Amino acid sequence: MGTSAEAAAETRRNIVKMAAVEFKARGFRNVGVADLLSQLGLTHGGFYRHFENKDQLVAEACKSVFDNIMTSRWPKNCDAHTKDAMSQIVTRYLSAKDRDNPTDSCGLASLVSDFARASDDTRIVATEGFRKFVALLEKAVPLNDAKTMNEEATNLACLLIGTMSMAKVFSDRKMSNNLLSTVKSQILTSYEDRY
Amino acid sequence: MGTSAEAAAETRRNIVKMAAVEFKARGFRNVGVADLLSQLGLTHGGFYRHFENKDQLVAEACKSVFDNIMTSRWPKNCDAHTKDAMSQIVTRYLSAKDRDNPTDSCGLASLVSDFARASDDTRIVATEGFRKFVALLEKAVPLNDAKTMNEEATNLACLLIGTMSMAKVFSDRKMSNNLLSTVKSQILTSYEDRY
DNA sequence: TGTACATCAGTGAACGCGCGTTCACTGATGTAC
DNA sequence: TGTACATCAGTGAACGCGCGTTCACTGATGTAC
Repeated sequence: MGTSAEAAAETRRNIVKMAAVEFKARGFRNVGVADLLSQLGLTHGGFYRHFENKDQLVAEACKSVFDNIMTSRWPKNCDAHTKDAMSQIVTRYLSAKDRDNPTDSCGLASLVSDFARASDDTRIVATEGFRKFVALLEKAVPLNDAKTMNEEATNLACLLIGTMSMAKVFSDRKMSNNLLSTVKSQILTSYEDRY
Repeated sequence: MGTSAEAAAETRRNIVKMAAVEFKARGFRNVGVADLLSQLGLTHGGFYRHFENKDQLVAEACKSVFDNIMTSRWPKNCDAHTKDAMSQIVTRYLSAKDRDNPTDSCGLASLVSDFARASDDTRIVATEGFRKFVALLEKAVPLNDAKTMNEEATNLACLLIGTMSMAKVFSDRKMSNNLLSTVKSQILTSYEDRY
């Protein structure tokens, strides 16, 4: 069944990509290696040509989720430190669409509790992901000294993650949507006169 | 091995109590029935005299976690809607001690991601737990019309849950403590002049 | 009060399934000559 | 340019383990007589 080097590399990328989505949707423990590979039309044995073990895939898949957080989430046509940027980010982050779509949904909000029990490697990846998220939010927060901006962004990051995590818990869709829009307007109101 | 009715009832209570702690510490999927029972000096077979299946225990253990949220978390010697109440609640909730102690730690913060994937019964329990937590916070928030107070408490609940969830992710203790105290002071500052 | 009996909490072996991992194998790729 | 060979991605059977659940059983409790 041999394959060229590029094809192999693409298989590897596909595994990571598929894993990222599935893990976000169902958690690390509920997604099996064989399960994942069969979704790509492959058998599970070949997995170990690409990864040492499942833990390594977990860490790598999460890394891939956070790697392009900056480019994929920062709003277009928008200056930093403006009300507009803040509004776009919060609206996007707390959208019902992203909540229901594991591909676009935030890795931290989908997997916080799993991260808390994951391997050291994965927890480091998650910590780095949080830092990146905070860095993103720092650009939306009102201009101020670096420490203040960092603290505000940190606070906002926790609020957004907590809200989206809870929104995924409610089985009642209406209640969940309500939570998202309540928090969203709370945030926007609190920043209203600060730009 | 027969046992009196009270002894049996106590066994049941012990299972629920132990389950609540273990679930919070390790998640639903990582705590086995046999594991749990053996920690109580029992064998796993008897479990099914008390519960239909593991899912039922999960739901019931979570319910027990949220049942006494009001009595166990509301600060003593404290009037409602005061800066003092707010400060005590936030300080308590975001304490490093509670973060590290699965017995006292918040069920929502420990298990959000698990709840999002749990059975309908368990998600309903979690939703109810969130409502109770919000109700608790409503008593700390500055006095205002009901809707505003509810929205503020909802916002605060998400922020607290998100912060504690993230604090459990960081393997670097110092960073985690830092997160807790940063958010805590952000909250207290934002409420400073509102009582 | 004492004895026979039903109840049922708890025991521990067994079953079945899912899953991570291993391994001997196949066959296409691409390199050495 | 053509041929022999090494490499290695992918296959699929197999292994071992954990875990939820079942079941025939034991024996203390407490009730009926």
